[in-house]
Amino acid sequence: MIPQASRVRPRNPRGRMAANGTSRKVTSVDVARLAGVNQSTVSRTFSGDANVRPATRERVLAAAATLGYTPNAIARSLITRRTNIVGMVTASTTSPFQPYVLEKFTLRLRETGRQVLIFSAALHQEVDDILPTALQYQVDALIITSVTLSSARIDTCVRAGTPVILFNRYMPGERIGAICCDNRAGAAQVADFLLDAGHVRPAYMAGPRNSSTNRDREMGFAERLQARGVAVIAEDGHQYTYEAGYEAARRLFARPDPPDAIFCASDILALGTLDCAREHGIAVPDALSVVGFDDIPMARWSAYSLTTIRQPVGTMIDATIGLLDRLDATEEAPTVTLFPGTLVARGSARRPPNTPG
Amino acid sequence: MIPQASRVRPRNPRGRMAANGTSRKVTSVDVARLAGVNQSTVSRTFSGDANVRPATRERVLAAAATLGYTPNAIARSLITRRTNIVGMVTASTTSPFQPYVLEKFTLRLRETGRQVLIFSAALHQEVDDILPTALQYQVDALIITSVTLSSARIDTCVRAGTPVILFNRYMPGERIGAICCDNRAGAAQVADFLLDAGHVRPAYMAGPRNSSTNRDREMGFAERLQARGVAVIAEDGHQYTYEAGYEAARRLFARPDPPDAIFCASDILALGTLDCAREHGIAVPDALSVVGFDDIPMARWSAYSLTTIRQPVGTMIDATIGLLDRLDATEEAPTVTLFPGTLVARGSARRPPNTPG
DNA sequence: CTGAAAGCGCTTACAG
DNA sequence: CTGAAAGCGCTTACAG
Repeated sequence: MIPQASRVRPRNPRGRMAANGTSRKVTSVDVARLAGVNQSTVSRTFSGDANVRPATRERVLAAAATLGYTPNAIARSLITRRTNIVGMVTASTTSPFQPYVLEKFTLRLRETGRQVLIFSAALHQEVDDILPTALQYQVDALIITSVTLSSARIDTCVRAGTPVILFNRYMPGERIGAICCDNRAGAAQVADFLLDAGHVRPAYMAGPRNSSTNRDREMGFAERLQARGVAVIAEDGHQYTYEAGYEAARRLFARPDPPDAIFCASDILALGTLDCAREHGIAVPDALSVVGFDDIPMARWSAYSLTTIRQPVGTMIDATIGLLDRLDATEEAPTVTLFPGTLVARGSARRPPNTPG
Repeated sequence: MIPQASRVRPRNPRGRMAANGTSRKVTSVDVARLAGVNQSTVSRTFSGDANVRPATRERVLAAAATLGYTPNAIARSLITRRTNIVGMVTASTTSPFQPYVLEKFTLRLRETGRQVLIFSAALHQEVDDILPTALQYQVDALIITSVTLSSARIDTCVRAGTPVILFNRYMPGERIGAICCDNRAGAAQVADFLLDAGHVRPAYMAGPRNSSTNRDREMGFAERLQARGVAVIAEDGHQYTYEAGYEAARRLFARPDPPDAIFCASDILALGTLDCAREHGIAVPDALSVVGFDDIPMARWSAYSLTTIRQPVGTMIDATIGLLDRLDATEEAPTVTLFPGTLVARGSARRPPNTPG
């Protein structure tokens, strides 16, 4: 049912040396013997238990150093029922935003003593295999970023007792914790920025239709435009990739009524759009303004100088870790927290009069 | 000595329901009881042991489904002495090549039933903490990519019985397996390409001085130039970042004798170089040819259209997995395998006469 | 084909 | 402060 590797290494012989010449792993029993204490004292020493006399502690540590002992985190996990491993489920990283977030996460998580088991979802079908595997490995929690899971699937986790936190995503109506940028408010900000700068034919270049990120950005943008009496030109990018942005821009430029501003659902789409504009000889920002969302590192590259909404990634990650910390403590209801993005005005979009910078 | 989280969740009560309302994890004993078999039969069913009568197997599977049972991979690992977890140590991903490789790795590794525990090295000092942690988690092997470890540190792993494989890196003289692109041959290819196209003042923009990647690329380039009687202009980029490339290019352009071609130690440096050239109004490739190394996704973006050496990443990853597979089987000496790169001629460099494409 | 039992390397009440 | 012992959830000889 659940697939697994069937190769199993033959049990090690009892002796100090295995047949193949590699030494058997040193255990706390070995250390105890050398230090002349009980195995439980070795355990206490390494688990930071205060109930060890300093002198004993030194003796144990010395013996451990001599033997090259490392505690077995797997064995510890079995009994503490806590692996200190967090599973991160990420989409295939077509967009550079993913690896950027992933790296910051692993760093911060390690600072808090947690390890990261990574599950990248190759294509959509693969997500099905991921959850069972993550559960098998007894991750303390699952952070799901940029992947949309069915509620049924999330239910499986919850029933298995594995907390799930959505990052950069949320599921309205579900009782599942989420940390997200306020995509709607950010998009509204872009609408105001563009309109204030005098644009009259703004377009929205969509990302994947089924992503909440795209949905909220589109909604925030369109609503604000509508409130100010301006219609939106919509064009599908379909995916968050450079190529998709390039192609969607080409279609927009081919219209009889091309836009004078394009708000792209994500930075990577905007980069493709800017390159397409460059190839078509469309002057940016004089003839066309382009705005993205995320503020990936490339946004500031001089070939692009992309005006965009910066997601407060560091803050969002800290909030996620805060959620993780509170997981064992309380039994509080899962919360959805939205963090505001900041508009970073660079060179790819005309600025409203009186804009600083 | 080795730092660890000291919070420990209180042991679960024995009953079906824990005090906090979450159900105790279902174990093979629960399944056995419901199916009316011995616990070992449940184990055999899930470990793919053929020694289970089909009818029994069905009964076990049905009971497991009813209970929502998932085997505990941690418990299994303890006894099989094999976690099916591979540790990946990567550098801080300033260069987009890292995440690109990492993603391909996790996908392929999962296809072979392995999970990836990721360790990104924040800054250089952090590497020291990584290895002990990886060893504690009993990873089956450690893949080290784009990080240089001291031999002493690698020795620690080997003594602990954890195989280490270097990826995109190798340590001459050490008995440690490595999979690497033939950086030297690739760089020589670039030298020929540039000289054949008529360049007379080629420069080499270096990456980090201590990386084997940089060393080999520089050597391969310089040696071939020298063999053909051409001197090389050297400039340090120091790191594999866009900004470093931009700054190094600025210094090259400011020389009284600026180069007519720049071979950058990596693509990301080349992108910074191209943007700097653009800002300085230097026509590419007419006044300046720029060549990179890696072939990251951005290399084909139309703003750059970077000529570069493509590393056969897929092949290299497959080879790494082959190494992993052979780890338990034989006790063969670690091998260093070099894979040839391919020159991909795009628009950023003038082509020699008679070049196809 | 199946069961009973030992054991993987730890943690943690429970005594003292 | 320390030891003896039980037990985490599995796998795997060993019998039958």
